[in-house]
Amino acid sequence: MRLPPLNALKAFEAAARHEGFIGASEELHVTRGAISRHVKQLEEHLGVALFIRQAKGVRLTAAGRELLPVLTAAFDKIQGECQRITSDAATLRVICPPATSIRWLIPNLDDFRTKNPDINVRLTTDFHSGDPSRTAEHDIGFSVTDWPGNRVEHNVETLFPVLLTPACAPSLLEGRTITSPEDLASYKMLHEVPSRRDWTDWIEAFGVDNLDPKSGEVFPNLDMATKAAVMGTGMVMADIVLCREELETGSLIAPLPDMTIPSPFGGVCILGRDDLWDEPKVRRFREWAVYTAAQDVARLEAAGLA
Amino acid sequence: MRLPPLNALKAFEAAARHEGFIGASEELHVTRGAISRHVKQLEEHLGVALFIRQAKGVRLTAAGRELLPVLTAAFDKIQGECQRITSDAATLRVICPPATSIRWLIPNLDDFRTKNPDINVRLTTDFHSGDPSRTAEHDIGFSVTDWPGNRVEHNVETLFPVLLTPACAPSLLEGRTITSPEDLASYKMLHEVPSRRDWTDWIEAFGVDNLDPKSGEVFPNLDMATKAAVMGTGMVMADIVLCREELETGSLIAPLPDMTIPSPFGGVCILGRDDLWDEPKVRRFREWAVYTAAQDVARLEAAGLA
DNA sequence: CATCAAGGATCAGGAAATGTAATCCTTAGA
DNA sequence: TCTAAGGATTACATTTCCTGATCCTTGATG
Repeated sequence: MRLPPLNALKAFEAAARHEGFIGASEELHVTRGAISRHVKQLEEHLGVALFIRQAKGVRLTAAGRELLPVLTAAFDKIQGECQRITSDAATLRVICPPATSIRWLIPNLDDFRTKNPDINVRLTTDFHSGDPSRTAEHDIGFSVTDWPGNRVEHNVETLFPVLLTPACAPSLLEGRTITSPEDLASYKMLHEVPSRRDWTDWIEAFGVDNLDPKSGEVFPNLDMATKAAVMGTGMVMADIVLCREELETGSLIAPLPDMTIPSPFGGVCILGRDDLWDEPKVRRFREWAVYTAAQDVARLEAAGLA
Repeated sequence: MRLPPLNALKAFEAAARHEGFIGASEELHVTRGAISRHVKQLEEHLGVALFIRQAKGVRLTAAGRELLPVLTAAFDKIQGECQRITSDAATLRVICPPATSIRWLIPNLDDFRTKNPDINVRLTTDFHSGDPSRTAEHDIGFSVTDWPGNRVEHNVETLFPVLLTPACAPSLLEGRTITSPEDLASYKMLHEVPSRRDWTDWIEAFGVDNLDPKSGEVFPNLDMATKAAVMGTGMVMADIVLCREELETGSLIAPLPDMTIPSPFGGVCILGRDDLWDEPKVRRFREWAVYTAAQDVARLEAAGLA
């Protein structure tokens, strides 16, 4: 036998649950007559009476009593799964390293949420090194292009180059003139990574003799090093994008703005699994991130900082 | 969220199962376009792509792969239950005592089956004494109205009175004239029940002196006693309805057709549970049984045997 | 006992959903 | 380059479905 008309099944299920056609008609937003017809159609299809019609309302027959729980369970299962799938599709799970989170993503996320109110962003602030076991739990991740553990099997899109140049609080520059790297000798160096490669690479790139990268203080991440620099502790190797706000507001000043090096780890990028890359929610986030990053870079260029 | 359009779900389920819209369109007897539209509608409702469209056919997305088994299971459950209910509704489980079965129901059942080809009759030949635990397994039962264990809580409909009168093979009447009960003295009595109440009651009813009900042979049921009578073994206390065939064909003859008594157990009746009594299959069987029994009685009356 | 009122059945007509048939589009494979 | 498979699209036809009015039955009420 063929499956009965599904809408008739739904109408019967509601009517049986409400023990009356009026209740069902309200639940399904139709008239009594529609329910009555549906039930009749189903009864004809099955060749079995499902309700005993009485003056006041209806009562289920044995057959109806057997059918109801099966239908209710089936519809509930379907509805539950559909709900899960939809809400899943509306949730974007993002993973982003701490500094990028604090200095770029979080400040910008309100903009994304405003522009995409139907996407529910769930941010995990942690490192994402292209580890597949990690990506299974996330739809998209932020990383740097040349991170050692980075896999090429993922889709990667560069957001902005990480360009490093020394920067410090304006108070540290008062009464000083800095025109060459050698003029930085008297400043304390603030390192954002234990390897100190930020300063090492910069010193090497410009062949500075009088700076010792082993000196100075080490912070666990760029954010803390930057905050320390703002407080006047010393000279940080600032990422001109991630430190855009400080550079724009003047709480940090780059005395040698033309002397930048690309970060040894490459630029900031987003990456994700092939099968999720073109999902609407992922695509919208990607496009937003690329656009927003480009805006940031453009603003810095306009300000002569890049 | 509201339950998605059920027909769209069905179309998706078929398409996913067939891994293509053409297969689904054949299964559901519609065109590709209809499937395409349904799937699109469902995807829009859920806000999730369920298929990845490629040049050759479609592939399920992660969401689609999760949804499919839920739908398939739900539809299978529904279909299975509907099938069970329909086939159940088309099966009439009848219980009928042996003699009534062999001498009345079974010979007539072909007529019922011809007139009701959509009802699948399942006959159990056994006693039905109104025992509720028995009726749970049967839709309708045959019994006698005054059976000791008979319950009144069931619906009961009398089919025909059981009228008893002595009968024997024609050969036993050759050269004899029987005008009064006393003329039966030289015949062997055939009893259909161990209590011998058939003959006892008849002898008592007509005040016969020269007949001893304790004599003669006892059979387990009317059918065997009747067969013995046809073979010329003796005189059986024949039920004029259940022995109709023999009486009509002349293989048994009732020498005193006006001297009948009602059976001590009452007439043959059908009975059944309240909640099943008016079910179509039960009603049709009842109406057929009443009509057929009335026909039998009428034929006997026309033949002057009742 | 007449009258409600509740609740289901029914029906004509119109709206909405669904299906069709033809055509288009994309791409794997010859 | 061409072909064919298979999905997308769209205008139009058909079927289904719903509505709103009215009818019918019956338990309750004064």
